[in-house]
Amino acid sequence: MNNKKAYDLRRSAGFMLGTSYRKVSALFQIRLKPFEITPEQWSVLYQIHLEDGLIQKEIAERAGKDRPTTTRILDHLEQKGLADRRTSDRDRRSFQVGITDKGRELILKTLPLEMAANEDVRGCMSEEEYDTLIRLLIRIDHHMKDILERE
Amino acid sequence: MNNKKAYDLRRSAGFMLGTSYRKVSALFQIRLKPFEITPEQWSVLYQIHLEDGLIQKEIAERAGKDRPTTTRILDHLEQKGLADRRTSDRDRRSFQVGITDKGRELILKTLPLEMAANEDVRGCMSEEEYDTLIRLLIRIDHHMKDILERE
DNA sequence: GAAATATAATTGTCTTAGCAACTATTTGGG
DNA sequence: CCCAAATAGTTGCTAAGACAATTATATTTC
Repeated sequence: MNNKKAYDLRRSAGFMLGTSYRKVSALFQIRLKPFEITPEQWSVLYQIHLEDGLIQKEIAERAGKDRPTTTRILDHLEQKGLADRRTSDRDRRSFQVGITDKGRELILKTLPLEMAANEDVRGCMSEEEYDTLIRLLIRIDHHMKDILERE
Repeated sequence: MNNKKAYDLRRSAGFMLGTSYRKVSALFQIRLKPFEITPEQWSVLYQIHLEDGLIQKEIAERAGKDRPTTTRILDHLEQKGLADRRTSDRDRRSFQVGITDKGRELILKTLPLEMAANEDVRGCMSEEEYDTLIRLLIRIDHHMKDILERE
């Protein structure tokens, strides 16, 4: 006889964020395959595309990654000739990162794929629900950032 | 002059699922540290706790992981004496996985931590918003599963 | 202005994840 | 019944992520 209180992990935000994230990311990854770039590399490159000359710390913050991860993703982007680092005169500890022509071209060709993957997500809900989802995810992001700083 | 159409990745479900997932997971991980188990190991162990004798394929499905990842997480759980594999007579290709007393004890002690992390998430929204969030995440999970099968 | 402290980036180690290739079984069609 | 195809699991490779320790440079403070 099973009289456990069945707490279902599908009611857990942390768990469901993970499972749904992995599936959305997997879809984007499949479609990015011809361009030989991963979703995470793409998101970092896109931040560089949005603003030139950011230092790695700022890129890490905007891409939601820690600094070691950002370092290594930038290594990959640089090896592929999509981004470049130049030493900053202002502060010789840091690098200013820029996108190359090849990087810019890749972003132009693949931005529609990123948008299409999100359209696929949107395909199972109303516009209003999608807006609510995004709003809640942004709120979680900020709230968790606060909690993590205090933990 | 900057006249790019600035498509903000913070409007992208895929991107925001990733950044918020990593933060929630990081919080749970910090709190699990005394128990020497990771959030991903925890979620697999919890599925085993919920139902004894599942085969790895079923655990993978329920935990939202692929089979190689499940294999390796089970390796860790077995090494720590939290789970065990026994060969199934029905089908000699597969193992039936069970939780040990030590594993059960760990789940009992740490389930409150999992719930607390979700309470922290819930802390930045109303009950109704949390319900909506979970409902949407479950829907995304199913919808993406369908799309991935057809891709 | 020198010493202590803080900050930017990197490196090493381990876990998780995706993908492809492989082994050992089981199932199904001829 | 037997061979082809499907299935369960594992292994190897690479990327991403968490964390701690290290290096180089800046900033603060005394």
